[in-house]
Amino acid sequence: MAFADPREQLKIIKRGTEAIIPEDELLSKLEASAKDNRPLKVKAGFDPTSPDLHLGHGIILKKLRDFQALGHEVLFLIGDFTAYIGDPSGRSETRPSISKEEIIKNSKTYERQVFKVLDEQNTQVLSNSHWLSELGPEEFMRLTSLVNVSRILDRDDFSKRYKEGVSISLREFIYPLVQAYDSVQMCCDIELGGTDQTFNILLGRDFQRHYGQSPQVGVFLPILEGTDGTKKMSKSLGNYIGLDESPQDIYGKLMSISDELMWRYYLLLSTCDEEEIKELKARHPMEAKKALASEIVSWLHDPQSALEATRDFETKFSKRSFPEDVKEKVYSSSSRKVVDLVLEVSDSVSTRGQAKRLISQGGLVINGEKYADPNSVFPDDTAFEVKIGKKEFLKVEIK
RNA sequence: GGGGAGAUGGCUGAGUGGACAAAAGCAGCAGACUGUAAAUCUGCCGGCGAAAGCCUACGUAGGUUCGAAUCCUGCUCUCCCCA
Repeated sequence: MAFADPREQLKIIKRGTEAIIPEDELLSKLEASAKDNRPLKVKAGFDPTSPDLHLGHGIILKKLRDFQALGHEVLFLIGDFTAYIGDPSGRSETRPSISKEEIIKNSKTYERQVFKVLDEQNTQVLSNSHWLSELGPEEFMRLTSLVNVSRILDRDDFSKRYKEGVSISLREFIYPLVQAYDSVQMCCDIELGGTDQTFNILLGRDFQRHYGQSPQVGVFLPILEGTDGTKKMSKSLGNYIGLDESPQDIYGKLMSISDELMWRYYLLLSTCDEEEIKELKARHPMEAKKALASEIVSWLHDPQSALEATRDFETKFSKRSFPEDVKEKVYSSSSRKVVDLVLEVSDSVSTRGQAKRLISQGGLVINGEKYADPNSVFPDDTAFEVKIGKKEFLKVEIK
């Protein structure tokens, strides 16, 4: 296929990025690619350290998708080996170690979830254990001689830990080398990552140079704040929105972010340009937020789901009535106490104490009526509508 | 290799023999208010129990004691200083 004008391409690539290092090299790579009619190899690696991908990864995937649309070759790297080492980037302490089984399991879900965003036909999925587990001590030693300790210690995350006396394991020190070596193995032209990947990605350039390759260009994307609005989005902090979540959940979670954060999300996750965002700012924040939620649900699911999620949200929260389309549960225990019902049927309540607390604080509504005593008995009926807390709506059938 | 300090609930961090299921703050949950926003206010916030209470928990394994988060010993891990 023919490539678009390199400058046009650059413009598309640049949108939403935090930095491109070095930008002029990117342009010359694009020019060379157009001239030789050869797609560029674009790498982005994710370590399978968590069971699900979220919107934070989504930003990077989205950019990869841009490259795909421009006709370049996307190499999606699953860091199944590097996950084991644990990336120290941006960390204030050592990552908890993760088992091989977990890594394998997570890798599988990653492979599935990336295609919510990427075009499956034009994506190569690779795993770095492939070459890294083959890497012998000799070669490895050669890598270590390419890097100076003081340079690694210059990094903000390490220097902070070092000064504060927080432990740094040698293993973490090694991490950047391994990631950089991946780029050599993959002969990358471009590597994408969050700004916290700066050191790792730039080290890849040094390594490639050493191995006689032309160094990759780093394309850096902003780090997305989680739904709490302050910390980096991550599963372990519980402030994430998963790519694989249901339309209702994605929509609901987006509606609950602060107005301030919404604009940040607009900038990083929507397709709106600054002009459009400016117009949206003039509207009621809730309307703008709904538009954002719809856009993202359409992106990760489809427009129809977005419509349904909107309707669902409006019924539940704007009209405060019971939605039609809710999860159905069967309750078959012999107890007629409402505590037992909640405990069994709810996904968010896991202990009896929690159930009792929630009920006595007024968080349980059955068929429109509040049940504030955990030991009260629910109506003698075969099915009813149950609302648990603010967000959980269920239809429960009694057997 | 030598010397010193330390490990407390999801996190930060008080507690140095009984009043400790463990202060305080953060996070979380529920309610009120709303735009399920933010902010604010109120309550809850180890498990089981209607309750009395019982069980589990202050790195880990033992020990001393009527009684241990608190004292002693081994072990694991972390930090600091010296080499």
